[in-house]
Amino acid sequence: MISSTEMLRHQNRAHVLAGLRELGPSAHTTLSEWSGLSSASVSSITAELEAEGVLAKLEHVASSGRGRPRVLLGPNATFAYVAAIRITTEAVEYSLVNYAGTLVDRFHEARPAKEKAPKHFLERIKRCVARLAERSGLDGASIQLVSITTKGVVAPDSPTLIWSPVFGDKAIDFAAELQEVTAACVYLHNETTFSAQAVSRRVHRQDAAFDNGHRIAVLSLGQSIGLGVATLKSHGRVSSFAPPFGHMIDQPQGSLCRCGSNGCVEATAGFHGILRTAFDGPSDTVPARIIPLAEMDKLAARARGGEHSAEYAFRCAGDCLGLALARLSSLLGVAQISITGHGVRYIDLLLPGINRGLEQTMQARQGRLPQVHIEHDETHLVHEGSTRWALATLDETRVATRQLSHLQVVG
Amino acid sequence: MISSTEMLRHQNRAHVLAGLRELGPSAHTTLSEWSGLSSASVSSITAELEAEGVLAKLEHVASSGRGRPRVLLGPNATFAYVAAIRITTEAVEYSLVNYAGTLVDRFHEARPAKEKAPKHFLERIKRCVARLAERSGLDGASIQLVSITTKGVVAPDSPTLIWSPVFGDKAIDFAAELQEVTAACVYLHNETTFSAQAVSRRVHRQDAAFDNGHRIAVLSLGQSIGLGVATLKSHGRVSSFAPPFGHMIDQPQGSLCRCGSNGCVEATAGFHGILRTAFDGPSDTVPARIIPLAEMDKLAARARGGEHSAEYAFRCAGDCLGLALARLSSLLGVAQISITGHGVRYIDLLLPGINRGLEQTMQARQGRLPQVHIEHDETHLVHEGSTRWALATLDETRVATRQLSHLQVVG
DNA sequence: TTATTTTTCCCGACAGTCGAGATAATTAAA
DNA sequence: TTTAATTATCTCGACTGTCGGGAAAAATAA
Repeated sequence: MISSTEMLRHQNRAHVLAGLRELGPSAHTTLSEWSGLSSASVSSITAELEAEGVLAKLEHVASSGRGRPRVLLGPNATFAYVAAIRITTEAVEYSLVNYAGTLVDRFHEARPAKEKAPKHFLERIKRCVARLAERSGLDGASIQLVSITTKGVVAPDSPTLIWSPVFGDKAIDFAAELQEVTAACVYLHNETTFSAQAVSRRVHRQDAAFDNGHRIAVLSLGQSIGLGVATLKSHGRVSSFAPPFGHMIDQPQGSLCRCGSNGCVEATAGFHGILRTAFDGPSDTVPARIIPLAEMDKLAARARGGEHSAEYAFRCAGDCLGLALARLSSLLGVAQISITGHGVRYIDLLLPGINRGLEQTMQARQGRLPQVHIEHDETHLVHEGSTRWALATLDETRVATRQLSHLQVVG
Repeated sequence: MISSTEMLRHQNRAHVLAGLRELGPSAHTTLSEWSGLSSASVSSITAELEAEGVLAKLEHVASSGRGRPRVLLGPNATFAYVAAIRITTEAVEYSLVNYAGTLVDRFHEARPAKEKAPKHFLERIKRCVARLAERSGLDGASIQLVSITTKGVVAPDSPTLIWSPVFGDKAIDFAAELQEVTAACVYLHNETTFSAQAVSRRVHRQDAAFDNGHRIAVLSLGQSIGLGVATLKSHGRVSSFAPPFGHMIDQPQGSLCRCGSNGCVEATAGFHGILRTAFDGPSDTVPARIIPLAEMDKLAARARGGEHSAEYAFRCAGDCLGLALARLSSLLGVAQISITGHGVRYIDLLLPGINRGLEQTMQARQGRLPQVHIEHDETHLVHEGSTRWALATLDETRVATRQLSHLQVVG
């Protein structure tokens, strides 16, 4: 990576855009203070971005005190759009967000119960992406970036799904497929990546003690077990990844998991795992793909009523999670663990085990026990994280570098 | 982080210095090609560095072919020095390396068998650091950086030892202590951090397939269990860290470990763990601090001879390591695992278990089984890694940024 | 209407990179 | 021995970007 003055400008453009995302619409002076750039530099950069149509002056704000009132600058909402697609086991959700970060359109489509081949699934997604643009009257080039979230294992640095609960080991290259219907850049991430980012950002804002280097893990409990780890960087930026935590080995010769291996965390602590333990099901059979929530609720009620087999199943799940989180925490040094997903409704049954596990770590002995929090709205976390990341990435990779096709450069 | 032209120059200076470290002494043109900088920029930068005394023209090399022969440029050996200190359970080793990377002096000092308080230990280290400078006739300011390696857990971004096999939870701040005898920057890392870097760099050179994003883990087997993970970045750079792998929980209510927790990996797979399993020692007693190698050798011989209890102990250790490595690999996606340390002499007894563990991962099912290699010379890896890192850090943080006290700038 | 305060813009100084051409050092051939 | 060819390095002018300081603009209080 060599450094030229051109790249210098790109970095400072990106920095100004990042400031605008972090602070919301702000004045010249605020941006200068936040970024550390001189007033003159901010002026030149914002003027340039305004000429390109990236930024727009907002209507004047009621002046607070004497002196010339500030002129707020913000992202030009119609400059570009990003699509956020969330694939869950039951449905696919499509959201369109404008450059200012406001939700413009949203709809979802249920997935057929028994769909084993990716072909029709992809066809439907392609149709829906086209529909997303049409419904808002946008032409093909307006959507600049598509951020897809899913469960399962995603290849690093390539929008390819390597393993998923529904399609198993059948790899799917979303970029190749979606290139047929859009010119946008396509990205694919495990959804917990973004839950972790969203939680991380919020914690950073509320608690100044959480800064550079702190790690937060978000655990998603449900049909499957997901986990994202976010690391805070300087200036409120955050990087994250989603290891296949649910398929880390818990017990060497344990029960068969949906992934084809034995003894995964998910095989004990996923919904199907809990059910199997409760009903003492055969350990060499692949469990049902989806367990209805109602059935889990019934089981939980019985556990709370003191029924042994049900209570035992949840206890096993909790212990398994606690141990797995302890191992994760040993390896990565996590300062906080947030738990989310449909499974949080059974958290009273799981938490004792989770705490037992965490307390066994060396970290705990040294007084650095990770805090455990509950997050009820996973959907919101994922959407927030995904769109914020999408806009930030658009800013950094295309807008700051002037690589965006439809920049209207003036003079 | 704002970008100014000043910082631009610093980055490019650092880049040129990195090229020189990567390529060895090289000519103007080679550097320009490697770095991507224009010939003019390289010229201006190298001229500057030469005037500052950082670089020096090497004696002419036998010309290969027609044309003007190349003038090789290399680090000026006497420009600065770094000290590499390796703390092991038995001794402390001191090395002095000049700016060109050549070993200038080396000696070591055994540690007294029973030393529980850090005070005298630190006093001895301070004396030896002073001695290291004296013996080579250097004044205090010549040693610019001290890189200390140890076993145990080190605080991130601060030269503080948080836990060590010898001093337990007594925290030691090396920077504060060493400031009394030297003005140099003091850094502290777990030694496996550098083993991992050294292996990673070598693999990168030999196999072009290993590039950006690939991860290598180095497992050190001995009295304790250490592990370092290195990630390859662009341009041959490498980042690494050393999680407390040996104290990750293996079995929830397992045997007591030296660290005070129960069921750590080390409590089963460290030398003391193997010995305890073989002799069926009590699980609630802290094992001996150091097991003589001769005793382990005897045990291994008996295991190879087919004796059940000995064979069982090594098998347990192997399985434990395999499982722990499988978990690590799930969470971090490791492409290669190198095993080193005194324990490699028992690798024939451990390897089957290690492989059994790794084969159970989802990665293995997908054909991405981490390769297992053996590295016999751990001392060399650590020294190589430590000094290379020290010089690179000196280049980046002090030389490139012109922060070095004794730069002799010429108009 | 005037003074005050705050924001924004403009200009010159300085620093860094790049491309192209000039210069230097050596070998091969005449 | 001389000359041409080849290759490496250095120098110069053009361009771009940042920074500081000061001037201009816009709103409010007196």
